[in-house]
Amino acid sequence: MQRRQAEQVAAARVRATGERVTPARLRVLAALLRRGEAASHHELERDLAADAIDRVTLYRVLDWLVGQGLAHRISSADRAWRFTAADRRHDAHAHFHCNRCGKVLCLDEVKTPRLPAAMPRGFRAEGLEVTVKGICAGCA
Amino acid sequence: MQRRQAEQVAAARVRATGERVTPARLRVLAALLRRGEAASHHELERDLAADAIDRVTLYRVLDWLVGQGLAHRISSADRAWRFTAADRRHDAHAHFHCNRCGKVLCLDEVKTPRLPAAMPRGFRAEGLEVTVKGICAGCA
DNA sequence: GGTGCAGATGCAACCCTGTTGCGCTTGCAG
DNA sequence: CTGCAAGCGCAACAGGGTTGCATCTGCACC
Ligand SMILES: [Mn+2]
Ligand SMILES: [Mn+2]
Ligand SMILES: [Zn+2]
Ligand SMILES: [Zn+2]
Repeated sequence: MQRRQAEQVAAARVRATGERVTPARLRVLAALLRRGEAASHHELERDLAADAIDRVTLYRVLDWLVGQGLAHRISSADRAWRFTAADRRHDAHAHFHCNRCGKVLCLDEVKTPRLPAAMPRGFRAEGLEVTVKGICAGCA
Repeated sequence: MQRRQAEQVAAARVRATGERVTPARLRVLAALLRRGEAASHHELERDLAADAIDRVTLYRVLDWLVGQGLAHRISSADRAWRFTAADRRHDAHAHFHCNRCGKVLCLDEVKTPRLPAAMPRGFRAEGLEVTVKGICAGCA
């Protein structure tokens, strides 16, 4: 998404929550919208380098965005979370995780199966994640 | 698995690798065999509390067991790895992760689908993980 | 356009999971 | 038995994320 459009969309979505509209929230959501792929905390810090936002504030803003349903948190094997703007439902498709560089992306064309009908006694299924692991184009 | 049997099986498997047979390797593998479910580093430390093993050694032994194919490493959303004795292939079935307590267990009856045939240009799929998230019996 | 205050921010210090470096110990081949 | 490569324990470190607390600010209310 273009810079200008990202800023406008971010402003509209943050306003729509009815919660406080702050520069950090606007800037972080716009940064997520500008990137297509899932971004780690570290990558976002770099994107926001000009007039940087505090490390902790960035964590808190990301939590808030996830809590508001404006962002998704994807956990990957390298123990670092990735975030995407909530343009899509991420429970309906699989995600790819590069074994080499840790990059994460949505495999929109790979659908996830439905929740398993039979669970062990007392267990309740709430969600399903399908992760394809391998080597990305950049690392091949 | 019973304590006595776990020790015997562990001894046989460690010997069979042709590598050095050390007390730490025997004790850790036996601990994994005694537990049915996936165990975190922390849980294993507690299991081995009597005459404890060094924290770093435990990490190194777990790495070694995984490298030898005697244990599987399962990564979960709480950023702590879990380990199981390699009695089963863990790429063929789904895993359950409790959203509340972090417990992980094998859903042997839930089979994973085959690797997706079509991947984005330049991407190579090597493995597939299916994770069901929800609330476990203990947390319900 | 003020004003008050809940809630957001920045900073420092912290926690958890896992690693690295290095000197000492030990399994085991010969 | 002996030598030594491999394994072990300890201390220090690293990355990713959290907590406590003082200060600042969006915005509801006037
Ligand atoms: Mn997705
Ligand atoms: Mn399994
Ligand atoms: Zn890659
Ligand atoms: Zn639970």
